[in-house]
Amino acid sequence: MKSDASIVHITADSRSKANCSQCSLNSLCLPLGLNQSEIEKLDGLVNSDIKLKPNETVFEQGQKFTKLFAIRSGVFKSAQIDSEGNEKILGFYLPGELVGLDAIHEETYKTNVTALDTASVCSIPFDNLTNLTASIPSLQLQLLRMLSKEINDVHTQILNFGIEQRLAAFIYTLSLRYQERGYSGTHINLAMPRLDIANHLNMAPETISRLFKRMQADGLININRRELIITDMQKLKDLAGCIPGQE
Amino acid sequence: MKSDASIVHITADSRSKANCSQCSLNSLCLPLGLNQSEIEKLDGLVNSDIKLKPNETVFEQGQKFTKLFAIRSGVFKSAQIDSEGNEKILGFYLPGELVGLDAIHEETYKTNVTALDTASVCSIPFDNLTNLTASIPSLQLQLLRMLSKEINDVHTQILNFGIEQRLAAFIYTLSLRYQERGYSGTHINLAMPRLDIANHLNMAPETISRLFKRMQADGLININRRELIITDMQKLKDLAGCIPGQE
DNA sequence: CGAATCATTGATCACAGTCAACTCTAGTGG
DNA sequence: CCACTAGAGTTGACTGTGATCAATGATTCG
Repeated sequence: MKSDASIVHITADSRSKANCSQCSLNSLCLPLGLNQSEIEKLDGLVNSDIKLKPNETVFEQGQKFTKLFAIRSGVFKSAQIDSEGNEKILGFYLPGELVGLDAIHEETYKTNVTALDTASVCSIPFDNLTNLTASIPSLQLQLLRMLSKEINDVHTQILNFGIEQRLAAFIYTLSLRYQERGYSGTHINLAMPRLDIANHLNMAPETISRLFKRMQADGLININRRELIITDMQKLKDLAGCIPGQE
Repeated sequence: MKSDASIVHITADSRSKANCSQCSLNSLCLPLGLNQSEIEKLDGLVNSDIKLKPNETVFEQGQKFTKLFAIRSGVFKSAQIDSEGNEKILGFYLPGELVGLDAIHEETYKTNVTALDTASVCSIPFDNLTNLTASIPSLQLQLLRMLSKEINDVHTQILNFGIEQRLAAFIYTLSLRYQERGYSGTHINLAMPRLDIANHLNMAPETISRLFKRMQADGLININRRELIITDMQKLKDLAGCIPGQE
């Protein structure tokens, strides 16, 4: 809505340690690795602070693609509706992550991206962004990296066979992502209902319940409704099995 | 499908073959949309015609990423080995497709890419490529599109629930990809054994057999070992359910 | 030809989905 | 403040689907 001074994730002088204060370090952040003047250029084309209420969409499947969106606060789900009207949840997005990358290919948003709670995003016009990347090599590289990471992430989802492994991997990667962003990696408030988790992992919500129960009995986690506490990260990781990028 | 060359085929004159001698037409092709002199620059950094025998790898999981590879001939599988040594096949690649995109993020190849039969690829040093994309906007865009498409493709894999749907979708998309490349979309010689298909689709090879049998009984296909003939494309598509990018 | 690999077919069984009932919590309004 | 409701989550009993085990059939290659 407005373009005030400090945008995407960066206030210039707090960059010192990590390059990207807002989404605190990590390789997911677009402005990572840029210098001050480059960041200002990037800021110039970002429209920050679009507020969303629970259940509002950032964009919808089939709309023409013009902008990427960076999540500032809140949690989002990304879902596709098939020919029979069934919703399939492809993933969840946390603050600092970029949505809309899968829309570049055909210039059409491929999913509905919906806020799970009150949230805010900033928009980045794609044309302007690609103009800018042409003159800032490290920005181009970072954008490519983020697309590449998205491929990796989806691959990771595919890797897990058993239901327990799938759920464990889901929780574990969620924990990692929160940690990377400076939140607690052990005390997590699940933003999404069981039904959404079940949908995303291709399981019945009842199964989720039973698995949570078992994992709690095994001392891995402590869960009460949406409040999740990871009590044994190592065991959880082992159970999750194949997580990429580690070791 | 091809009748609307609108989206990707930017300023399409008669360039399909002309532009991309290596991998013949289609929107997956890197040099698409370039002019003659730009193509020459791109050619300058491509090391073409690396031959591979069946079972040889293009690169292996864990190796340092330096190059992308474009498939010239043959079929490849991309697989990840987990901590217990199990192989999981993430996808198959046909001529004209680009492999290694998921390695950009951490500058490490994340999978083993293996030739299923005798095959050939060309290598594209990534650093040189990104240097070039900075001065050729349409090349940059095309690269981003290809990454974005890969995200879409992987999403598509996740979408299908039932086993029959999964297998149908697998065959159907395979058919589409062959078609796009000028091969027959109905007469397909499967390059991979049942075991690989089963692995990739998370099913038992016996189940694949039974499903093929059923689909044949239903008049969708005709299959004998590796020889697959699609006899009712529409029904197959319907069965496959949610395929993106169509309609 | 036999050996080896790949594919098919049949019989059995376990795991996870479905159905149904119940509990808990938050929100509403008298 | 309590009663009531609606929605989410949990629990239990049952069932069906697809994996597993085991044997047979087809194809290629030395």
